[in-house]
This record gives sequence, structure tokens and C-alpha cells, in this order.
Amino acid sequence: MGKEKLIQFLKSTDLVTPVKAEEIADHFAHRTIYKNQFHLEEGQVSQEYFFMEHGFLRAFAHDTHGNEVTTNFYSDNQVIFEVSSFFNRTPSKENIQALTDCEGWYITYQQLNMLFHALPEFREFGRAILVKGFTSLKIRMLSMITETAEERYAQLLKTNPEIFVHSPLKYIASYLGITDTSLSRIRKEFSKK
Amino acid sequence: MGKEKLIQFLKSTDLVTPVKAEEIADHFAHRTIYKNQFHLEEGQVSQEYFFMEHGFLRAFAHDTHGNEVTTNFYSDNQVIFEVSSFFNRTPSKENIQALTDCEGWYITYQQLNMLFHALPEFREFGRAILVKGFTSLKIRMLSMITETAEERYAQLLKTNPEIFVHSPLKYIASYLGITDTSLSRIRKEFSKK
DNA sequence: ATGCTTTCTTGCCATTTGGCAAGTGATAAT
DNA sequence: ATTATCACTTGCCAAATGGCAAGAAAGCAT
Repeated sequence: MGKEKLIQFLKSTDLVTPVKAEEIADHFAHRTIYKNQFHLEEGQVSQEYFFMEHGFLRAFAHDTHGNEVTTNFYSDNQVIFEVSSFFNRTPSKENIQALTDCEGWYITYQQLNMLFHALPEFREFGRAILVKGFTSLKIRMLSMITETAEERYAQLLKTNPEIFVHSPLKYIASYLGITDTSLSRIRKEFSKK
Repeated sequence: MGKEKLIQFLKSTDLVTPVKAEEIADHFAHRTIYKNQFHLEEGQVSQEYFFMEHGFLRAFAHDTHGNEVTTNFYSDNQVIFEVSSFFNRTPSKENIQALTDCEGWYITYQQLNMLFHALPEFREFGRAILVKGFTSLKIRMLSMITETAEERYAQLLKTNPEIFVHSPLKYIASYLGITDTSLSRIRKEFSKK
């Protein structure tokens, strides 16, 4: 049935046994998101808990002056949904859009709760995903406060080089908290070293 | 037994019924944290899920050059614990210290899991707390990226004036992502308006 | 292949923020 | 009361980042 990657991912957390992983995966359905399509649009309620088998997505919001700001990038083996909108059933302030064709597996909010109820192990898994997202955001916040734009750029290039393959620099710039002009200059300086 | 505030807080989320709120509260024990004492120290595993009835706390971490950075402030009616350390049972990179005498109620990791297991409603409550923390961090990140230091200062002063009552400005400065020198200048400019 | 749009770079200059050190005032300890 | 420490401010200047506009380069549509 082709859900090997999903099953492998569920098992990789060590919170879900092999047998239960299969059972959980049974409830996921296949989803393709074609390049430029939206997985979630501002104003909608995030409906799908989406495991990405392969592809590349960008999440972005609008600031008070209407400018786009990239809030996240997502690649293979990540779970994608807008936490606040998904769990509170409120309209999302974020958009999630495909930068390449994406393939993966999803369940709805209702199905997720059903599974959480039926399989406590999956609930632990769900929490682990949440904690992971929270933790990486905290790390990013710390780097926003303590590091220079160049240091943040160097770090991103080192730890997430695939972002530079799939995303235009202007999206990366706002993710780093700088303008595209500055990013261009930083890259110039950086390449000299 | 004096746990009215805790019970009220549990009920306020609408995820926990009045009866269950009492049952949950039964498992919490009283805790006083005196001014300057640590609720959590770097290197330790966050052990207590702490509901603050009243008081004021600051969380801080150290950056790569050893400088203190304030990561959060906590006041009345908040749940305090270091998410990553608490759930992953790993050493914390953060410290949580009292800026005033604090009083509240706590349970341990083991008790929390026991309660989660026994009372699914409390689990929902736990998730809501997590989602809330995540959401406010996302909002803060967006403001770090899109707003000037002065705008962030004005916003904090408006929405969390109590912080300025209890915390020295240098702690607030690093929370805002600026130096204490800059905050001082911003305040000077701001007061002219 | 041609033209159109988007992405990226660059020069010029403005603005924001930081670094350091001195100075003032407040608080705390003895 | 005296001293020491801490919190905050300020002046001077440096460094980082932004804004705008022009131009080069790359990608896309027809």
C-alpha cells in the first residue's frame, strides 16, 4: 500500500510500536500538493494533519503592513499543520504553500482525535511532534536575539542547505528576519571567506 | 483547602468540568518560591508542572558567548515548566527564577502522566496549555521579524505592563532582543510622545 | 527565439542598534 | 552612616541593516 515511509516515521519516535504504527497508518490517506498549491490558506481552519513523504513547503503570514513573512519551511519527514488553527478550530493567520510538488499522507482533525482516543501511544506521538516544533521555535527565537544576520544565515546554510535549493532568497530573507537586499549583501561577504 | 484559584483556572479552559477540576486539583501540592530562588536550574530536568497563583518569574538562557538572555516572564494564572526538558526528560538549557515571592501549586512529571491517563479531560487541558505557549511564541517571533525595537517595546508596555513593575530593564531588554543601552534610549524617545 | 516577469545584485545614503565608558542615582550590606 | 554594588542614563562613535532605484541575470510563457 506504499505507506512504508509513514510507518517508518511513526516508529522512529520509539513511542509507537511496529504493530500500532501499521494500525495508525491505515487511517491516513494519500495527498499530492502540486507546486504553488496551498495546503492551507489564511482565514481557513487547518484541517489536515499532513505527513510529508517528499516535497518542499513554505509557511508565511502577513505582518501589520501587509508584507509577507516566511514563518517556516517544511521538507521530507515532517508533520505539517498550523498548530493553533488546527487544535483551536479557529481561522489560520498563516498560509502553507508548496514550493515543489509534494506527496504525503494526511488525516483530518476528527480522525486524529479518534486515533488519539483509541491509541494512547499515538497521543504520545502527537505530543512529541508538538514539543519538537515548540523547541525548535525557541531555538530560533534565541538565535534571532543573540546572533547577527550573518551568523543566522551561516547556521541555516549549514543545517538546512536544502532550503536554498528550493526557495527563492526573498523567502529565506524574511525567515531570517532581514530584507532580501541585506541577504544578498551577506551572501556576497560570506562567499569571500 | 485553598485551591480555589487553581480549580478556577482548570475550569476556565472549558475543557475540564467542575467536578473533575476538583479531582485534578487534589493532586497538586503547595509550593512557595521565594524571591531570587530558582524554580529550575540549567542542567536539571524540569520536574514540576507549576501553576502560579501569584508572583513573578523570569526564564533565561545563556547564548553562545555566555550572556544571559531572558526568554520569558511568568505571572499570575500561568502554568510554568520548561516544555522540552519536562517532556523529554532531558537537562534544561533554561533557568527559571523568582523575581518576587511566588505561591502556587505543582505536580510532578509522574503525577501528571498518571492524571493524563486517568482523566482524558486533563490531557486536553495539557494540550491547550502547550498550544497556547506555542502560539504566543509564534506571535513574538513575528514581531521580532517585522517590528522595530520601539514598536515591540510599546506593545509590551501596553499588553504586559506588570513586567515593568517587577523586572529590571536589563532583563526586559534581552527579552525584546536589544541591549539595555538601546532600551534606555528608546524609553527616552518614547516618553516624549 | 522573443519578450515578459521574477529574482538577485549593487551603489548610494539613511536609520537603527550596539559598544564602551563615564556619570548619576538607587538599593543593599555591614 | 558608609561603602559597595547594581540599575539606569548619556555622549560619542562604530557597525549592522534598511530603502530605493537601477541594472543584470535567470526563468517562464507564448
